[in-house]
Amino acid sequence: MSDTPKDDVSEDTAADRFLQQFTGYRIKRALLVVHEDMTETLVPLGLRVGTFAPLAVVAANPGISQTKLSDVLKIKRSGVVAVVDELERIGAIERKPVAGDRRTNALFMTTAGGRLWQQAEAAIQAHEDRLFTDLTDEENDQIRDLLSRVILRAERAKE
Amino acid sequence: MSDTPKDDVSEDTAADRFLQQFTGYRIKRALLVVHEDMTETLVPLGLRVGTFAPLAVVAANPGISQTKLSDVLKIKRSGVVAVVDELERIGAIERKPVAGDRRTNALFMTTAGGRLWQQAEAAIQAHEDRLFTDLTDEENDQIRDLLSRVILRAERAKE
DNA sequence: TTCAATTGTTCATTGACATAACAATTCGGA
DNA sequence: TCCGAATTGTTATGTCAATGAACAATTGAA
Repeated sequence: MSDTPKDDVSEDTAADRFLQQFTGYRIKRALLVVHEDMTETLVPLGLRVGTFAPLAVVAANPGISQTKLSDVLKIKRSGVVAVVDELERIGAIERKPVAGDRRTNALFMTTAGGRLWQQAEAAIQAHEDRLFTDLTDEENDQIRDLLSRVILRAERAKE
Repeated sequence: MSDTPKDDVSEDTAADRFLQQFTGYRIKRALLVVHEDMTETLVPLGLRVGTFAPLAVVAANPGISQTKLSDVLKIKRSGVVAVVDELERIGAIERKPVAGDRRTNALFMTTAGGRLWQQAEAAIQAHEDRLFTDLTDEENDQIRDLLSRVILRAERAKE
């Protein structure tokens, strides 16, 4: 554990330190700052935090169905509809019919969507480099590893 | 070019791994599982994820004002009102007038609130022990340290 | 063939915030 | 001392991300 810096209002940090005995609270606060910076990063591209991940998944999985996307993103199918609507409306992806199953939509990126994704990926990469710049490469690997293990553990325990 | 949706399990984990190249995404997913388990943990106590932290802060800072609470929790004063209303309604804390400043409320825990907080703290401690059981003590220190440094960095950069 | 399951969809709702306006009160400088 | 600025809590309203329930169309299986 590192030394706690106290260059701000000391009362503030005392109350804060107490709360931060809970790892979950730190995760929340970390997500807060990530979310905020990510929003600023994506606005110029016409994307939101909530559309970045779906775009990434479609980019990496051309032809994926909405139900599958729902599984991967761990959001409900009804939520996928809204997000796919939005990405289709801005011309980044499109729904295509699937031969042999008229219920299913296959999702593909448009060429404009491809360009958008390239920019978005680079922008988010830069955003992460910026946010995690205080961590060494090893520490970046560590935090990712530790988070993954927590997630895996919890998701396994759910079944 | 195939219009066939991917439907075997290995594609699932591949899509997943791709997304998780972003640390921010892992933080989000980690918070998701923490939030879920925390909710289940708090329901029997009549608390929510959103009321636990305020209760903790009032417990550790008797007489704190709502504006100060807003600073500590990094939520707006208007949000504090709702949460203090709720905690007051369930009889956990109370607003008291401050001698010398009739604008300000001083927040105190009731005796019932004290008992509730004891239970809640123990329950959340157990919840965290459970969630992070796959990590060694050292790794638990590490993840907390790394998260804090990310938060500190970002919050400093904002001013 | 018929009934159960799957897919995408709509609609209403929730949670956890934020913004903006406001009244009451306090503070600070001329 | 007085008056305008700042602070505190509050209400009302909106946003963002996600959920649950119901539904029609379609497909699969017994």
